[in-house]
Amino acid sequence: MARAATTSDAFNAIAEPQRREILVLLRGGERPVTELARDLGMSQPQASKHLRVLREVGLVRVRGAGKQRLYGLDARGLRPVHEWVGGFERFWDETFDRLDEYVRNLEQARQEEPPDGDDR
Amino acid sequence: MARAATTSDAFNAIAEPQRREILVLLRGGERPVTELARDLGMSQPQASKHLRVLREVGLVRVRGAGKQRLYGLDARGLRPVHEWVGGFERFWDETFDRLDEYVRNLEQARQEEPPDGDDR
DNA sequence: CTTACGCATTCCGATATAGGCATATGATGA
DNA sequence: TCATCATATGCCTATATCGGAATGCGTAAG
Repeated sequence: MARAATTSDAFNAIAEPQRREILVLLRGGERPVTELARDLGMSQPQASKHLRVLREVGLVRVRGAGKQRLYGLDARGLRPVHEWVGGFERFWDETFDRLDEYVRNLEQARQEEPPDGDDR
Repeated sequence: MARAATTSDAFNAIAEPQRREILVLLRGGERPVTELARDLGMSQPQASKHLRVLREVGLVRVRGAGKQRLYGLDARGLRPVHEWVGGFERFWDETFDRLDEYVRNLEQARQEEPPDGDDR
């Protein structure tokens, strides 16, 4: 097979640094493509392509305003991401204490019984 | 140029569904590679490769235990992700009200002054 | 030392980008 | 209708995976 499609969900959409920058800019309000491209130092076609990905996963919305197309943030798609990552919150600080403890117990168990009793 | 490297940061690491599954499994404690591969229905080499990526971005840690290598979660790298996404929290519900309001103001402004004063 | 087991790595092929460039499309205005 | 501005798309190249299959390597056991 091949590589997985990155265009399919919010996780992949925000994996791209430039797309993250676009989203951050859009927090300040709607913006036309050219302005986004200029502010982020990328070409207009690139901006359009990134915006297309963001639109396909539902993170931005477009609105025609005369000749321009104003892109606006739709952050609802970020909520599942936030929740998924949040599921690890209690491990951020705890992880290493638990690991150390685990290791310590294991070492101790090995010292007590002669080199034989292997777990599993 | 080419595609951005996915191996470089946590955002890219968790963009892969299988890697997310690995992380979820590891919340339950340390696990050897073969067990992860079996539980997730993937080949052992694939599991090793995903684990390598996760290790390179610092989301998992390895520990040799006899013939086995136990992988454990190190969720600290997820914290920046959580914080970045959290920066959009106040837009999750607000976005569309603001948009509607914005549009309404714009329409109104256009009706008041004759077709001329265009912003920007 | 040889075998067996667990895991990592390498080689390979297919594919999906990211980016640049040129161009098509759409809407606006003369 | 034609020219112009703002965007979107198509084409092309280089690259970076993801996945599979085979193999290398380290540790433990006979």
